[in-house]
Amino acid sequence: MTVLSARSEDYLKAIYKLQAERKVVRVKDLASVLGVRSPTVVGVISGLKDSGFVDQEHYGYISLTTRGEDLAKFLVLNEDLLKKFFEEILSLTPDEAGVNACSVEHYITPTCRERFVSFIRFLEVCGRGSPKWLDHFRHFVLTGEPPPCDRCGDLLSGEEGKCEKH
Amino acid sequence: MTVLSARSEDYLKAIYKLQAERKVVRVKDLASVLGVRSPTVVGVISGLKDSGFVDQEHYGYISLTTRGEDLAKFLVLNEDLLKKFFEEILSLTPDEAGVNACSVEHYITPTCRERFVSFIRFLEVCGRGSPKWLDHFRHFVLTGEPPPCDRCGDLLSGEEGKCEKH
DNA sequence: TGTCATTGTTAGCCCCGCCTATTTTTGTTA
DNA sequence: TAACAAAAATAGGCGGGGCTAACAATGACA
Repeated sequence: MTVLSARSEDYLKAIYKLQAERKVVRVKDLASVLGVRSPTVVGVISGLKDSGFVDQEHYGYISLTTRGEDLAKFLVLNEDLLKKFFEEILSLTPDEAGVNACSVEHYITPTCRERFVSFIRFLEVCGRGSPKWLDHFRHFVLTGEPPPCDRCGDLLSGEEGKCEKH
Repeated sequence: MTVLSARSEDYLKAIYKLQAERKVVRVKDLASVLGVRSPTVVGVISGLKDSGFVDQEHYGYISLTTRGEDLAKFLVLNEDLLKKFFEEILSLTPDEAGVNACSVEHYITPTCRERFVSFIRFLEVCGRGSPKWLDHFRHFVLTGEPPPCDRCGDLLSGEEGKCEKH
């Protein structure tokens, strides 16, 4: 079981995404989205071909093998998941959430990943969209102040959701 | 403003931590905690000396410059923060939380970091320790089931904290 | 069908972070 | 104080992932 570098995983993800939106993937496209020059792409792709993640004929288009696609799917799934967390929980902009997700994705352990999954699912299953605490948290992020009491509007200082009086 | 590689940051953090617990830091110590050989340490340290983060006399002990200490402090703070999140929110073991924090720390953007800070502070300020939703989430992680209703113990399926009846 | 722009490849270089083998320095101790 | 063990430094090599410059293949079009 070949273990890829973070950078190689980026290439795999990029191929996967390009393939989804553009049908064919060229060296030039990859270079452009990854912010590198063509020869760099050729070098990395050559390694990915050797380890069986990528197919390409000489001077031809780039595509993922079954193996490559399975891995890419998994990686992109994780990335999307993290992006969702950064965007919906931490209220980052879509762009910044994406940047963070893309780089962080490589480095979390499987259990950690599972916990992020659980966190998101918890919100969906048990919070019905946007639970109160999450609204409170967003308020806190924006203003730096504790959220107002549900009943009277005073700032919270007692238990969760409650002010001094309630 | 020199930008350090993730790996160099690891070296800086390691020096900082060793210095805190052991007073003097030797090449050998760093090699041991970072899992590399001495010449590797010598090489990286040499770079950190050039960029003014580290002091060391020939064949002598390693120490941080003021600049190096400031940066290391910042990095370790971020790492601890993330560790706290992984441990207390996602319920990872201390070890696994540490591993994830150490690697993820390098890659999040400043705003993202601030949001993690906010998240932790939110819990402290507004949740008074362990808010209900966090207990519910922990339950969800362990069992995969929605948490029980506060009032009757039925599984939740309505609003947050409420079952069908309540 | 021949020409030429576009694109992919090769060659050859660099830096980083790792290694082993070897040498130098240090400090302890007989 | 001379010898020796331990630790640090140097020399030199390797792979990954960048780069530029030069070259080869492709395909579109006159």
